[in-house]
Amino acid sequence: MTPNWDDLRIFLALAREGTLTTAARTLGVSHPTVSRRVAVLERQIGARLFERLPDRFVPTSAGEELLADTKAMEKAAQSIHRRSAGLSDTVSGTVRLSAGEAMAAFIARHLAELREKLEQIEFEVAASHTLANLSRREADLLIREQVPEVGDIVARKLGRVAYAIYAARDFPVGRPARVDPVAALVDHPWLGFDDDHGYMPGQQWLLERLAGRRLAVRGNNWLVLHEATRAGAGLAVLPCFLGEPDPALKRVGDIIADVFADQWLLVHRDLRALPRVRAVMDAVIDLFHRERPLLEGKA
Amino acid sequence: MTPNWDDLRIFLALAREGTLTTAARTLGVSHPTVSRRVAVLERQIGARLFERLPDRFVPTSAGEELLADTKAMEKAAQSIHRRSAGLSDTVSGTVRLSAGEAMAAFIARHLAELREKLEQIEFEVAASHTLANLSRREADLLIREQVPEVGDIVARKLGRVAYAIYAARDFPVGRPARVDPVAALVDHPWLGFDDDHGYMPGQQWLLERLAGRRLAVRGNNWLVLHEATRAGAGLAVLPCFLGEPDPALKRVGDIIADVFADQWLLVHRDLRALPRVRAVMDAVIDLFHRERPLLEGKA
DNA sequence: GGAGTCATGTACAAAATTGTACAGGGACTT
DNA sequence: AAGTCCCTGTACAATTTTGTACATGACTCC
Repeated sequence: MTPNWDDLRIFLALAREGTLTTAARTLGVSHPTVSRRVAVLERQIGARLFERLPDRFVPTSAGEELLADTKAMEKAAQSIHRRSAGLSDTVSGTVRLSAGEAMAAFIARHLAELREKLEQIEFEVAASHTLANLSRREADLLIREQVPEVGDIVARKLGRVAYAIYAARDFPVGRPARVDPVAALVDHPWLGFDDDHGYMPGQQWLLERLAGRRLAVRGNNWLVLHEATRAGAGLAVLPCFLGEPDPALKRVGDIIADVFADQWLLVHRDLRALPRVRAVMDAVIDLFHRERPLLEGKA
Repeated sequence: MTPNWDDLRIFLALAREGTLTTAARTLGVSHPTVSRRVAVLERQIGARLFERLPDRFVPTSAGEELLADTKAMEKAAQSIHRRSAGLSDTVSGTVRLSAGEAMAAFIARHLAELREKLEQIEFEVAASHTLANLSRREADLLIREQVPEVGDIVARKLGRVAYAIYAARDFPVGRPARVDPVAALVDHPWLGFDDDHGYMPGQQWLLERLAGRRLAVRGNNWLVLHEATRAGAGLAVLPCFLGEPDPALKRVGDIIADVFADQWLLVHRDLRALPRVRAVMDAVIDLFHRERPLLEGKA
């Protein structure tokens, strides 16, 4: 059975350092791990690679014999490392990303780290809801909550956004019931979307529970609602990635199980192969993966 | 952070095979594993190495660029593989191993596999109890139950041997009590050691519980007791590695918690560095490790 | 001779990786 | 157009690996 190549890397480090403890430090693992990995390699190779003295490891003649080839592997690995540093230089150009305004804000918040990772790419982030800008090449990537039935658009699911009720931190609000969190709070002022945006997540859910009561404030996008909530204008259903990290807000009750929005990354089939577009796709996918607890309201 | 060298081995296999499924088969792992390992590598390298088509993986130009170096690593790894096959050729000569007669039988039972693994070594296995043959170079390795306080002898613990009561398979015997397994069986004939070997494991334990009753058969070594038990002469306390694998015997009750014997591998300090001695030591240590369930009566 | 330091070895808990099972998509055949 | 096969992706259970904590031994210093 082929030895694990990485055990050879451990072997080389131990040969160089002479002790489990220093080799472990160099490798960034624990000393028992180095010991086990070398033992496994010796078993697989069927030869003793080190003389175990009480205070150090010394390569045996067998170990010495394998060192030359292991160093050759290291040389090749170092070449791969150098080449991969240069690979990012081929990923350059401008990438236009369009998302709803709340999601665009979320992306914008992470632009610094995206730019640090993809230094040769120039980002354009636009807040928009339409598909028009994809087919007319106004945007390279879209983040949307629905997947259009358009043949030449490829969709990749990014994750799910959870929603909850939020209020300003000093807004006086009692403890909502778990079963119907709005019922105990209907007398408070509520913020929501206007009639043209009744399709927005949480809007119908909220209206059903308000049972005919009018919204205190109506807006046409999340950021308006967000700012109004921060200003103490009332309660609002907001996406968790907006509400949770905002120290000026507090969450009122649990995540709303019935309100969520799947996020999809849309790209034109022809653009997908472009290195810079793919790099941004990967970075966004990674971002959603890492921020999943926040997006789902479980941070 | 340095990529795991073994991920590069996975990368190479996928580049060659073209699909996760066939690469997985070649590597002897599952297809999700190949997928994950390549994804980790791509994240670490910061570049896409494969174009993911619906039915296959195709290396990107970046992937192609790294293939040459990865193949160089493979070449070096193959050289290590060839050299390690030849390493066993340097381990040759005669190794004399001395153990108690039961343990010598145990070792002898595994000589075939030891010889297969260490083809250039000639084994001499002797049944003996004394230390004299170590200092007078009559034996290279000893397996003993005590560690002598002799400065130039190095001891390595091999493991623990458990003991239980055994009878011939058709020997009529009831169900022994758990607390005192001998109590319900004292009327049966019992086999044990003679007075000169009162120190043998289990002997004093047995005599205490027989409360003055005489042993039906007394012998001076385990093999005698073993054979007598097989012949239906009576019940005996035997080491599990003798009793368990013998289809002619049955165990009567559980392992005896109070009766056990630690086995130590003894070697003269000067001999320990000899490749052939060390190779046999390692093989014996490995044997005890693999046979531990049997030795402890838990097979 | 005792204390302190540094090393390895080992047991067990924690973390990470892998395998299994299944879903979904695409290509091919009928 | 429907069915089949093969592939990848994903969730979760199972397995393996790693890290932590501690014991023990060797060496050095006082």
